[in-house]
Amino acid sequence: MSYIAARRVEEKERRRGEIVDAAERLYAEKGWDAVTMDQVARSARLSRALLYVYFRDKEELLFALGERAMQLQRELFTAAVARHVRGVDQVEAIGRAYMAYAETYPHYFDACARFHAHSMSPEPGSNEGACALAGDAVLGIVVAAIRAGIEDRSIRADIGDPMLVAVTLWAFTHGVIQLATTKGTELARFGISVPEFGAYSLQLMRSLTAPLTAG
Amino acid sequence: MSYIAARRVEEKERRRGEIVDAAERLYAEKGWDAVTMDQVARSARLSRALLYVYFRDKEELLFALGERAMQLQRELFTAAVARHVRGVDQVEAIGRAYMAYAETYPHYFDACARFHAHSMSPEPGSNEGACALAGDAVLGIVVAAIRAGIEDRSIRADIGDPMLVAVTLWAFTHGVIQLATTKGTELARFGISVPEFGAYSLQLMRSLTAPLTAG
DNA sequence: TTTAGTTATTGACACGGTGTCAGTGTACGC
DNA sequence: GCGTACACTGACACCGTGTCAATAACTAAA
Repeated sequence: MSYIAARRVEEKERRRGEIVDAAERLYAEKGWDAVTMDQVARSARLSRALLYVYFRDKEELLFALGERAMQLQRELFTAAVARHVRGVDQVEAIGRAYMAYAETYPHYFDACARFHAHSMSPEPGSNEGACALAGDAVLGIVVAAIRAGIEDRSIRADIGDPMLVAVTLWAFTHGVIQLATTKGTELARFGISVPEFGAYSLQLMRSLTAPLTAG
Repeated sequence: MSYIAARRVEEKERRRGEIVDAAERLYAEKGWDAVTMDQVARSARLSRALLYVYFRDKEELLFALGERAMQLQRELFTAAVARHVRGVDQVEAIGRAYMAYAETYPHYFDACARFHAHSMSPEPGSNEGACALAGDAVLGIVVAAIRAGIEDRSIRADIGDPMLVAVTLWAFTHGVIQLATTKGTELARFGISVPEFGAYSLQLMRSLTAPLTAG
């Protein structure tokens, strides 16, 4: 009675995961806009209509993917932070991790970008909410690193409110990656390679946070 | 014979402009995705099919709007630069102008963002090409301002290749504006107001380019 | 002025995608 | 065995895009 219901829930969750898996495969393959619900259904070997039992609409499915993306991001950033002691280094490590993430999982980055470029309409129960929450957690890591940096004097104390700094650096890095991924070949026309661009922006970010004594 | 053909060309151009006008009105009103070709046709008082004589598809129409957006951007940036003599001030003025632009013409900013977040497939004759060209011109203004700043010593000389700097600052400002426009209310939850965010990022940008002597 | 040819314009269509719903199976609880 | 609740599906309605053959409007030559 009880465990049978539990199994049902479990199976439902597994099925849900399979759907997201299928969607992710297709996403990585051809980009979100080109993915149709029919393809997802086929790939997950169920009928299209059933998708709408698990996800209200295509956007909701995207948000489910977004949550995954943010989850991984959080893990990677946490790991990146753990590898360093000084705040500046942690911040830089996060930037580096973000770039590596975007290169390794372009579709995840795309999902994040889509989420960030979307004004919210917060229905608490939805995937969108979970997505936002995960996003907050990631931002929290950045804030913590900045706080640590100010504390250990590797980041100048007068840089401002850590949250404000975090958001700004976030926008910065995100903008850089977005430009690099979509306009990589165009940049090459100007004699700028993508790695060079990334390295430069990291360097700039570092010089931004450095106290007057350090280079 | 000749002038009659000229009139035709002229009328065709005017009609084209009317279509873009209509599209722009709707764009500003409800966002690009919600705009249908049918609505544009109605608003321009012609049949939907005729739109496809003037524009290959909806995207092509978007690029036509993008060209307009970039055109205006170029004018505003040029004017902003003209109001200052020192390079740093010119760069900051551009940043400020970009923010004002995004606030005054959100749909133009959106069009630019869509363009920049789109990998190119350059068919020379198309609107996409014109759009890219206009974009290059705008970037050129930034590069010139940075060059001027290095020359007049208001920007530190070792900042790097002006083009690289320009692209990076561009990505930065773009990222900031995008975040501010789409996540403005979310930011408020963290106690960050949009103007504050903008002012801070401008300040940061300035400190980035400043030579060691200045604050 | 008629006619032939070119250009502008349209209605109607095919296609593809989304979201919905009544209805069919299927396994569990009795 | 039986009914209820659940997983699941086929078929539908709707909407938006892009195309095309057909028509209207206009121009140039007779």
